[in-house]
Amino acid sequence: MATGRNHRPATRSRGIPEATVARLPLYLRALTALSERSVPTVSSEELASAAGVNSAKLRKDFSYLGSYGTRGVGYDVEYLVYQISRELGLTQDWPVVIVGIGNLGAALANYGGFASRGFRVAALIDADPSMTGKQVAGIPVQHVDDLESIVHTNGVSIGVITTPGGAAQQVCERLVGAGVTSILNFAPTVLQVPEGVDVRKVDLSIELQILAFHEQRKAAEDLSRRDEEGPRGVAVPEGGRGEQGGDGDIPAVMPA
Amino acid sequence: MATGRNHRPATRSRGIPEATVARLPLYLRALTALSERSVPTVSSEELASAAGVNSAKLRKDFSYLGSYGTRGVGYDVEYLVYQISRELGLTQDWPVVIVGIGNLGAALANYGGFASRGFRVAALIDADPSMTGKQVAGIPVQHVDDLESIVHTNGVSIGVITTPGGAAQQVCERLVGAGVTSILNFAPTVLQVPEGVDVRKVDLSIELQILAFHEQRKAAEDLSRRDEEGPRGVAVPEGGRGEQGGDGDIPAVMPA
DNA sequence: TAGATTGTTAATCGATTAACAATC
DNA sequence: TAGATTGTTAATCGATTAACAATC
Repeated sequence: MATGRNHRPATRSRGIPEATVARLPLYLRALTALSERSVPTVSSEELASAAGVNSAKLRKDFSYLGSYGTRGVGYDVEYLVYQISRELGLTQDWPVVIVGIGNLGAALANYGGFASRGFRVAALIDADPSMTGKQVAGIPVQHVDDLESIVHTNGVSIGVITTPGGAAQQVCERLVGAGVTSILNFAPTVLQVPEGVDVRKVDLSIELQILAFHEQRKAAEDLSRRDEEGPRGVAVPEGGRGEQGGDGDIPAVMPA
Repeated sequence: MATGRNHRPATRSRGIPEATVARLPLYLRALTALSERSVPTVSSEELASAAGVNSAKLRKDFSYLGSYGTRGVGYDVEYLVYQISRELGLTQDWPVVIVGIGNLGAALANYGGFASRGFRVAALIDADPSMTGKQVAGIPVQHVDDLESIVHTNGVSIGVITTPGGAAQQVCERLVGAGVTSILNFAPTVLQVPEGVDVRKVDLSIELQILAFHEQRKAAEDLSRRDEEGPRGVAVPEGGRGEQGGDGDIPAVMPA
């Protein structure tokens, strides 16, 4: 679990399982696409297919939010978009700061998917004085010396760390000290945070290592299948589509 | 689950639970740090703390690999590094291609954490002719027209997609057609792939939305606590450290 | 009414964890 | 031998899923 609060069951938040919370953004994205195509209603089967999950799981997930569907008909797309957005807290404005404006920090600053979901890049922060004042994605880079005042001035509660690993813990402590209570960590470091601070880690290298494990397994299986079935024992794709994205317990990974 | 193969229980690979596989890279990173400090042995308690997990979980995870520890002593760091690397398939060379050399693709190309773990950026591919021939991270960008030959020539089995969402499915199909069987997808699209192809998705926007959900919940709790306990009901950090990274079922997120 | 689809139940499955016997 | 720590058991917990009654 990524939450640091232990005074309540860590896996439930207002009765909604953590696994369900992690899927709500997937549903929201699929619903947004339907909304843009002016589709008025959608069944659990259709929406589940678009989101890449099982329809029973989707209905169970929605049941935690309330009874927003109509039997025999399906779900009203606009209404569901609103309800999920509200549940996720996306109907309010979330100013975020990005600390560490290297390649990755710049990529995130340029990412267009923030604004539409209530996130606003309030400031970019870097330790390199020669970066100060430069514009990235139209936003001026500020020096890390001013971190605390930037957080206070903008009412920031979410911080994104894209520094090298060695600087991450110190940056984290300054962010937390200034009042940030949620951190998205791209640095290859396990951050130590006080109770009440949530950390999520994204780590590309870990994702690749998990892929390598399965890739290796496939090679081993193909070899053993050849042994079992004789030469030319090649697996035939059957057109199935596996679920994607969040494997139950996937730590994401990241840059050094 | 991110695996697309259904002919075996999706959650087990050679008897190792998916949740365990997802944690092996975390252990490996912590062990590598110990190795660099020339620490000869480590206990499950120490290593678990460094990796940010429960020590019982760590011992259970290692038990799937074999009995590599010594009771009363702990684990030999170097030996464990080797065993986990081997299990993950990191003792072999994995050429990868990155398709879509925008901000994010460039950030990944520059990422230093690949080579040390057996991954090698074999080629960078982009659809923009004006990018062709330019060097990014010392690697020349090649045109997407040559995708198939690039994959064949380099024996690539892992592809990274950092294109806009609209191009991702097509790129995916070309990669798969050329023989790629593992895909790390940063595009905001649920990819349809044939059986036997693994897809993992990293999506920054989803991670932020999950943080926003918890952030909103904290605000709501603080309000209700103030109601229950009267004014000044402020939570006191107790110095606990929650586990980070892979929440059981976390889809990772990404750029548009 | 007949057909469709939700919301929920209950069974199953996998993951987590404390506890402790085994053993270095 | 005494102390330390692993490897494993068993209990618990949470997540998934098929099935179907409820109901539009």
